[in-house]
Amino acid sequence: MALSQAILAVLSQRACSGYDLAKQFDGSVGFFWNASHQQIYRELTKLEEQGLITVEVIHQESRPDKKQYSLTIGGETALRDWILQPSSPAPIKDEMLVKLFVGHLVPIAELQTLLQTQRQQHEELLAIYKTIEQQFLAHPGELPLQLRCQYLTLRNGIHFETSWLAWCDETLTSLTQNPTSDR
Amino acid sequence: MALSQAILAVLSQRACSGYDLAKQFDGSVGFFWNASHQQIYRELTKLEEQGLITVEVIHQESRPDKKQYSLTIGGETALRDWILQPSSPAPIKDEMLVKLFVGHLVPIAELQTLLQTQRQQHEELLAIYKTIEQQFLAHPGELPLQLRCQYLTLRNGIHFETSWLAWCDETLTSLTQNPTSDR
DNA sequence: TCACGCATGTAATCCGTTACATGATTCC
DNA sequence: GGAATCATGTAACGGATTACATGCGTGA
Repeated sequence: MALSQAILAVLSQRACSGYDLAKQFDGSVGFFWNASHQQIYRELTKLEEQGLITVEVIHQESRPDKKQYSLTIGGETALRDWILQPSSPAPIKDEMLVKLFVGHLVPIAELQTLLQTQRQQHEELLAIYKTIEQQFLAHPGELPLQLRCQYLTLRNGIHFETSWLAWCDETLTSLTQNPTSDR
Repeated sequence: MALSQAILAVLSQRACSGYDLAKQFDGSVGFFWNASHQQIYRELTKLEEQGLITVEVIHQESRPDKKQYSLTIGGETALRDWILQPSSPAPIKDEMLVKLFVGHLVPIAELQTLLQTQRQQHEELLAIYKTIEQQFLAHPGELPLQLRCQYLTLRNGIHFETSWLAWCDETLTSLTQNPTSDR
């Protein structure tokens, strides 16, 4: 699976401890591939065994020591090779859609409340993405390729959340029309 | 997890065998919650143990016998209760975005090829959704609530794929501009 | 003193994937 | 004769989630 590659991807940008990685996977990369700290620590052990990363224990005053991981040449090659493999569209797994699919089983008002709550959460995500976007846009001149790649993944989130909001509105409108036509 | 609820959702619409369910989860419900036949059979056993569904063995001439599952009262109640629980936005797990995030590690032409392949696959999905949409639109008069709920989940897919295509185009354009500015 | 941030892990359970396994009928 | 469809499962493995577990330093 791609968790290992996602870790290699982060490490290709800078050497990190497990703790640092866990933070990255809760924001930035986490916006499109999330992972808990337990998963990350386990995966780091495996990747080291495979020789794709190396550890260096860093002693810190007034802080616990940390293990800093970095890519080996083999790790970087493995990452590049993986990027070049074709990938299929990510399957969607969305609880809200399962609920709406059989939404007629609950009162429409309840359905509308659920959708409104979802809408608000997606709105908050969009706001976060747009704040981060401002930091990219503040960059003087054209973005260098590495940053531009990151920016484009963020744009995907913005597109996604924007279209989700549009769908929510369309759906709420549809559920408002003739709300009791067949109950 | 929601696999059990997704199964209850399908069974709430009509009694099904494991085989029938597997087909539903490969299309229709499968567009937003997929599952393999192995998962389904395992889950059916559990749901029956919990008393949320019942089996009836149906003998068929010139076909293997089949086990037809249907919701019990308890199952329907459990489903309704689950629908009413609030749910958080589904996490995104998209390999392509991980790849693009570190896309600067491979030649831009390769990145563009990857994106074009993805674009095409999303286009095909959109075409499928639009074909199904036509069947809903052919329905005379207003759609009854149950069908409308299904239609609205399909609309979500249409919104999603459309915005994905727009993002792909934006991204391909961005990668075409100054393609060698910093390599 | 209490909560939070830094830092690392184990254990149990559950979910998901891949491979293996069988057997009848129908259509080409 | 061979492939596809109907129909059901087991087994092994790997990925993900939840809970448990520890311990220091800083700042309110």
